[in-house]
Amino acid sequence: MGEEHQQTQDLIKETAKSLFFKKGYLKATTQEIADEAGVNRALIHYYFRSRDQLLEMLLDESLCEKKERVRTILSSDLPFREKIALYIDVVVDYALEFPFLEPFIISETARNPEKISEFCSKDRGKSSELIGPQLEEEIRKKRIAPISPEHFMVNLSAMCHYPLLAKSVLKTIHGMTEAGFKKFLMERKKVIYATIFKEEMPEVSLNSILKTTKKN
Amino acid sequence: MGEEHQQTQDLIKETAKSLFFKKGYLKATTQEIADEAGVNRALIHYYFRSRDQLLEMLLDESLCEKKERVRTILSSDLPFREKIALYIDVVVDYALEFPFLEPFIISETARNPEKISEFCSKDRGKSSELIGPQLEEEIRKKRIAPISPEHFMVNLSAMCHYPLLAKSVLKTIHGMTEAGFKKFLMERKKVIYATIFKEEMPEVSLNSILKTTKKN
Amino acid sequence: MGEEHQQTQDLIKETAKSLFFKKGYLKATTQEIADEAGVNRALIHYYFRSRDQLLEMLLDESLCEKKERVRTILSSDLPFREKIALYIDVVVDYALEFPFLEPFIISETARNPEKISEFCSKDRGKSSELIGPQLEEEIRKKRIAPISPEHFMVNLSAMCHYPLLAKSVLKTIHGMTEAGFKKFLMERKKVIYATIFKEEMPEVSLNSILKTTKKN
Amino acid sequence: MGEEHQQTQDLIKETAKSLFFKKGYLKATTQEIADEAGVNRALIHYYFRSRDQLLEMLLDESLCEKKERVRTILSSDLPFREKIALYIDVVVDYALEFPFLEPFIISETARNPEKISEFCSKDRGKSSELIGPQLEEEIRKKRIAPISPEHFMVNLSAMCHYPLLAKSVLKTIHGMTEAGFKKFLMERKKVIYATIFKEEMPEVSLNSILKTTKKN
DNA sequence: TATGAATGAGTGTTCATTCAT
DNA sequence: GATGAATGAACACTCATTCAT
Repeated sequence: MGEEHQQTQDLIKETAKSLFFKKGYLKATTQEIADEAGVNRALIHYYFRSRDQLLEMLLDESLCEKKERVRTILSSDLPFREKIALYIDVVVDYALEFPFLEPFIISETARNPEKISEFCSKDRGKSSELIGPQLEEEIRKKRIAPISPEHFMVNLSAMCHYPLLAKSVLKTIHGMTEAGFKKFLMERKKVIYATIFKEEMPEVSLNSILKTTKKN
Repeated sequence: MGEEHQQTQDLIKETAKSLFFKKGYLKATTQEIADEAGVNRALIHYYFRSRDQLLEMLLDESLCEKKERVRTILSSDLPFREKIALYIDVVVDYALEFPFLEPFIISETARNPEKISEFCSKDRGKSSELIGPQLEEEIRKKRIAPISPEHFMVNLSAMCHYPLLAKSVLKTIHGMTEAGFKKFLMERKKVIYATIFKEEMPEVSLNSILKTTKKN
Repeated sequence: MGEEHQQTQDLIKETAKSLFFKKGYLKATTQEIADEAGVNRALIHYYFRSRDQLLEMLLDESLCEKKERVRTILSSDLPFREKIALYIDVVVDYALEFPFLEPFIISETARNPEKISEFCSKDRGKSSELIGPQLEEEIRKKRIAPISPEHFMVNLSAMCHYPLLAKSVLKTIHGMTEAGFKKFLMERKKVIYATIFKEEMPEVSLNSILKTTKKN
Repeated sequence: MGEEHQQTQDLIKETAKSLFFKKGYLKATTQEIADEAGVNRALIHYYFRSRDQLLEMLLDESLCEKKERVRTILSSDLPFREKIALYIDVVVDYALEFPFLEPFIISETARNPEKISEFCSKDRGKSSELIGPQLEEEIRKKRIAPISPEHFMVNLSAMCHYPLLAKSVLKTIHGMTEAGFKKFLMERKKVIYATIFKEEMPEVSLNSILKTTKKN
């Protein structure tokens, strides 16, 4: 019985998520969401009470999922470079799927700094703290140039997110096709790694986290 | 008489520019712009026909100015590393002044890829082409790890722009004060340079472009 | 089976009646009625077809009941002054129970004078006609100042209903507590009688109607 | 220049006032007000920001005006009976003009007792206090039966207001025409006076307040 | 008998825009 | 050159109502 309920509700959620975070149509109207989902506009209010609450729920879910993925990697027992390689892999892939999630939070918090708690409250550990000890170790061993964990993470984050945000501009400037851009993005994973470590990126997969034992 | 005309028009432009690109209030209403400028709402339409055309004009001018600055540097006779140092300096400073210009273009072009020509049409040379030869030379001399000009410029751009966009989030996550964030940003200029070149950033100033002779 | 049917239907009716005429929440939503009654919103339409029809039915029943009570008194064999004393007693008590019934009809019929027939159709005798002969007799005997039956009944009705309608305003203006207002209302029964007859109100009860024989 | 402004604003105000307090259409929509006034719906918000603020302003103005009229009479130097005669005259006339003002406040305050301060705050003197001393004097002189000032004023108020509220019902019950009802109302002024004082109402006019000297 | 899902019409409100002056 | 008045189109949201089960 509640089956249809869940089905339609999920349909609306996925549609809105797609409009908001995939297509970047952050101003999407309830009407547009409804049309895209093929349902009546009032149904959105029936399930989510208001456009704002729908948006908030979507943000909440998406952010939690992303943070969970990142945390799993950074707090694992993997050696530093594998960790970073995995981080790049996961973050770029996530940004590829939802290229407008990050910029949305950014522009939202820029304008309403008081809302930032909503987005960051569920954070249980700063990524800079999670990689701090290992980064120091690397620096001490002279395997990487001295850099603070904060700057390190910002560099990483910037190089992962930015090109996806600027997709259209980059495609136009460099005359890329859609396929060309995809290729460019895939190259980037290695480029980012190389820019940071001055060496080739190792092959890693998420599975390695599970079978890993402390090697570092 | 035409004097007042120009004066009021400029006032509106500067006010809107500030609201849009400095304060990030992209949804600013014609009423709000008018109030902030202390003029009548209808005047905005009198001078710029529509809110959209005002916005477009502002974008055009801001982008042209920024691109001109960058082009001046990249097409100068400076040695490669000084060029890049200057580029970082200018771009970070510009982003500091108008932190919402770049993200605005990004979200706008993402939604209306057809509008991109408007923003890029006046571009006479891609930055990647401008630094291409010198970058190749650096790579050949093994002074930098192999990288395509496109990836090089995207890295540079990303590391310059991203932290400013994410200002609020970064401040919150790392518990920074406004002063602390300012310091962090100033550090970044050197960090970016160091991340790319693995050496300290030289002292350069825009003036050096004018008095420079080929040293490289 | 039909039992539950009747039970639920009555539950909805009583709930709505309370919301509408006791609590004065005339704008009560179908949802609110349903919530208050602890049933599904659609049930209201199942039993009463529409919100309007439910409201109409409630009005009809409430008015009929009230009119029946009044008619019983006025068409009884009681002497005039006892009749009026009983009338005051019953009407004030009824207004105490459903303080919003009367004002609702007033504002409703003001807007839709055509609907008035619905509310009055079942009236078999005007109250002014019922007391007419006895009033004339009183006047003839100079026991009351000359007045038409219509004005007499309007005066009576007004003095009975008005203070209950204006409850909040009166409480505020005269700084009464809830208890003080109750006391004020009880006093009113006697005040009204005294204002009309210039003598103290006799002790009467509804029972007296049944056991009464023509004393007048 | 501001002429048109004031004209249209007044037009809207008068139209709304008429719909609300004359025709008793308390639920009147912004659309309906606009249609009735022959203006655009948005203009109502242009002038009054919101429907609520328009309504509040109307209430404020109407109540102040009415209270001022009443206060002028009750605090004058007129002898008691002339005062009351004038009061009846003015209140009935006002109720004739805006028959739904009083019931509106009543139903509004009944539902939201916290709002009562809005309606009653501007009251500088209770009417019961204003007539208190004179009423006592009358009672002492045995010219009127003992009654508290509160009950006296409530009786007065009730008999003045009620018949207008119940207009439609009364017209129907007694089969009156519009003209007949008007006549009935005019009679009421004298009836109310006679009910209270057991004597004929004197001829008084508002002007008498001005030329009056203390006669009492 | 009873209900969750879904809808259409309507609400107040905002805003960019135009018009008359 | 500049403005107050006025408008139309859109928006989020609510509600009584219907439908399929």
